[in-house]
Amino acid sequence: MSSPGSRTTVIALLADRGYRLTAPRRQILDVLLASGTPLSAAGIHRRLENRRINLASVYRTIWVLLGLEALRATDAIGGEKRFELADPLGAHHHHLICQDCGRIEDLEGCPLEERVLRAVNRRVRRSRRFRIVEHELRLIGACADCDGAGRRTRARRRP
Amino acid sequence: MSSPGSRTTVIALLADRGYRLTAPRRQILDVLLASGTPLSAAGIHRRLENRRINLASVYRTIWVLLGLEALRATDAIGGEKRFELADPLGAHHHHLICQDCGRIEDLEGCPLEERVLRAVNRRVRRSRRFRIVEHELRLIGACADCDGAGRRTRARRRP
DNA sequence: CCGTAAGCTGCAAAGCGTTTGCAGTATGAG
DNA sequence: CTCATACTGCAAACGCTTTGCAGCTTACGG
Ligand SMILES: [Mn+2]
Ligand SMILES: [Mn+2]
Ligand SMILES: [Zn+2]
Ligand SMILES: [Zn+2]
Repeated sequence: MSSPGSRTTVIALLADRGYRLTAPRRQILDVLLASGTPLSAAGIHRRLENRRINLASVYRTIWVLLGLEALRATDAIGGEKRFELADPLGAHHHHLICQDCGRIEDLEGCPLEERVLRAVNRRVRRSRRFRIVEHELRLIGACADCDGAGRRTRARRRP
Repeated sequence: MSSPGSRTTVIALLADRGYRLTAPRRQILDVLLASGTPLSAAGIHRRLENRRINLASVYRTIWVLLGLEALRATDAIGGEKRFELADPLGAHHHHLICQDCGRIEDLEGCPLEERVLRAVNRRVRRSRRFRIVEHELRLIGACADCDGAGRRTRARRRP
């Protein structure tokens, strides 16, 4: 297997583009592979084995991986930026985001069927002149832990 | 007419909650009413008649209007935060976002029909335990001006 | 293996958008 | 009109992200 999100593929991609495989990059990649949810730069940094790796290097690696299209940026709640390894090929998925705790879960696959997408495309194309390339769907609500009692665990951040 | 996004309604709402109707607030509201697209704090500030109004006041007013639910935050491309007056009642709409110039256009109404939303809800509820409260759909692509030649007018910002 | 060029890293400082403390000003109720 | 107090401009503080730099590493050819 060698989807864009696989360890070997990303490593090959780095070499291919003249990037070097350094310890920080390997560790950051491993953190991303191990995480089941998108992580912020600080989140990645916090999970690194070697705590001597600088936060600046995390940012630089994020930037490199985005350039390789091996990483995908997803806006969490409140504009917080998080990152996750890209899906294989032209695949994509969307997220369930908890309003209260900020937790992000994957929604496997895309619920927008061909039919819907085509309809939107037609509608848009007719009125405005706009070519849709991709889309992003965020389902916002309450996760299992936060539902039930309205015990808002994390105060909603300022805008 | 008195939808949440109407001038009189917002003004009434302010008084109702003990807020004062000040010159900065009135002008900021007018800028938002006049704009056909979501604006950033800086964007609002730039358009203000009275240039002596401080950017801090713009932020404070944004915060107040969000509290009144008269304003809605929409994440533009690259995590840039922008704001627009809320839709009437429980209505909502989504956006077409140009990858190249960052321009944001409204897509009237929501293309996710009942059928789709119910299906998603059922699917989510069965596997995970997650209650969907709202959703956000962003259609990303190229606007009329930027399509055709790939003459990328505004460099893609860092993540 | 080892030497070397250049890519990379840690560190510290700079940037930038956003928030906050404060002292003076303007609003709206009485 | 008067007065209590919400609000404003200003400047400093903040938190996240980026950048300059000097030294360290990696990949590669010999
Ligand atoms: Mn995901
Ligand atoms: Mn809109
Ligand atoms: Zn999709
Ligand atoms: Zn919708």
